[in-house]
Amino acid sequence: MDSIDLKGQPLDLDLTLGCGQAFRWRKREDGVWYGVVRDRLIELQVEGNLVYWRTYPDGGRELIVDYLRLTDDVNAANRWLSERDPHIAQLVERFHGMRLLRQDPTEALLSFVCSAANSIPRISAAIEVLASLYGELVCEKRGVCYYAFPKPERLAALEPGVLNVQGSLGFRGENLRMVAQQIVDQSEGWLLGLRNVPYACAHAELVAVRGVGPKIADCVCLFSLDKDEAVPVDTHVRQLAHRLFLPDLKAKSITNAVYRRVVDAFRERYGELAGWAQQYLFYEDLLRSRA
DNA sequence: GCTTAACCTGGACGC
DNA sequence: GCGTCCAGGTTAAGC
Repeated sequence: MDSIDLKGQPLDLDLTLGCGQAFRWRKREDGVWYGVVRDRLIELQVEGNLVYWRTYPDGGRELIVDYLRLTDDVNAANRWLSERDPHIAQLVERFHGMRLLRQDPTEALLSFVCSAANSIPRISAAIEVLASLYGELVCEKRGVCYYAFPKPERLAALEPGVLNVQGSLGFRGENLRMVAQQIVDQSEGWLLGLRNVPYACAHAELVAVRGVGPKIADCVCLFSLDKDEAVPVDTHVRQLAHRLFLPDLKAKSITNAVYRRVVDAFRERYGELAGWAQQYLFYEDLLRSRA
């Protein structure tokens, strides 16, 4: 395997790839993480201050640097957050090396459409089914075929209702086809172009897509568009915000008003890095709920 | 402007 | 075994 020097920046693959921001990563018994990113199968392992990598087809070094955001100064972000909140400082220590990813925005959008009222294992399973049915073959290794995430053109061209039964997507299947069609209808490079506009503009464009609400839009902003201030508010985040910041937040459902209150609370405390804070707190809550 | 039911499915849980 | 609840939401109708 080739290696990349992390130059003193932390990276923990278990935390980064297993914290629920991406759905296509698995860990082998030998400790190597593998998953399909865009048009390559990637294998990763961290030892000391080096990240060892291999891609199929080869030549994916730049893809890995970009996907893992290896040029970011994570130490500076963690210091800034830790100075603002002692609880976050504890989580930065506890989850040392958890990073945000820079995923492909089209894949992120379509993946999170599958996440509505769903559980992480079922989302992952559904996406693998979709990739094997409609994605292009990336490589074959030890008799196992690996497929890219399906292109929106392919999903949009399917008959209505087909996706509902595949991967047990249920009502999310028709949403997926509908969102894929709207991506196709936009000008080429539209989603990727949202990296170059302010967060508020990107979020507004995303929620204008039918089938995309504020939560999915924030997931896409945070996990694929470099909008580190985005705060996806799901049931976990609502509960932890109630526990930590908003004791009077009694609502059990996430209405628009509740969503805004939670986002404002995060933004007020953690500013431009509210999304990083959200990810630390979300993961803590995820472990708590699994315990 | 806010709340609520409906939308699929399967695992967890209580009885 | 069966019923109920809930899971990384969104939409449209009703108030």
